[in-house]
Amino acid sequence: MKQELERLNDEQAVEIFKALSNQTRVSILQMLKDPHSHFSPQAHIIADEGFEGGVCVGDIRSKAGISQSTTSQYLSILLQSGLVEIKRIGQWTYYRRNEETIKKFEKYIGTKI
Amino acid sequence: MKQELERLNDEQAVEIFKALSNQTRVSILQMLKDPHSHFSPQAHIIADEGFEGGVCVGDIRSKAGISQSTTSQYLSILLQSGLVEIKRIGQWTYYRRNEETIKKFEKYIGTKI
DNA sequence: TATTAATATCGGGAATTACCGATTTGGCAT
DNA sequence: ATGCCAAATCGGTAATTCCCGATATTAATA
Repeated sequence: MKQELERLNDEQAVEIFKALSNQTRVSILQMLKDPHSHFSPQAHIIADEGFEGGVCVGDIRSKAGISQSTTSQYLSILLQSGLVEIKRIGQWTYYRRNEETIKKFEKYIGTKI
Repeated sequence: MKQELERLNDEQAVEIFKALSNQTRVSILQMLKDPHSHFSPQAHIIADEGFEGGVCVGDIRSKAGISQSTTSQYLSILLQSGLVEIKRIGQWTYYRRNEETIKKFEKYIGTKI
């Protein structure tokens, strides 16, 4: 869900809380904070293409230690909540944090919670 | 869960995310932010006894529009996560926000997420 | 075209959550 | 003690989430 508005509404915030109510998904978001320190040097991390910091699903999967299908589903949940964004390049799908949403979420916590 | 440490760990944070992954529970926490503006003047809000801002279960229930048992369970979930604290006086049980935990949660979002 | 590799989607069993009404517990007043 | 009231706990059904293996899809490559 692309966030267009200035602030998150309660509904969007609850979606984010749901996305983060699972330790593995929180870990994934944390890994993506600094891909180079969390993934092996040969991991498929994008540095150009206008999608810096994007990591492909397979690398996330092996680091998270869950099945391929679960990885895909978890990333989809994070995507729906707006916490991450996606870019497909060739046969790879890269995910990275959506810092804009995360910033709005932070502001929501500070003002609405 | 009383928070004694300086910072929340991931496990505690996930408990809080779970507690907030329900619109009604988020609403309850929001109501408790300013009880006097959210509850009727005759509502049972504590101003002394060293528990300012505490609201009794029945008043929370009628504002939230859920059953008595659900109200009790939801408050218990919020209590377990540390987001609220409790005080029993006579036959009433008062709940209020635990601002210390909420502050730690805010800090967690800003640094760990 | 056939094969492989990456990811998404499907189908499902087990576990958890949502939410209720009924019952129990504990304090307070008669 | 008896009854009353606030709140917690119990027991249960329906919905949702967890997490997997199997299958489908799509892109690259031989």
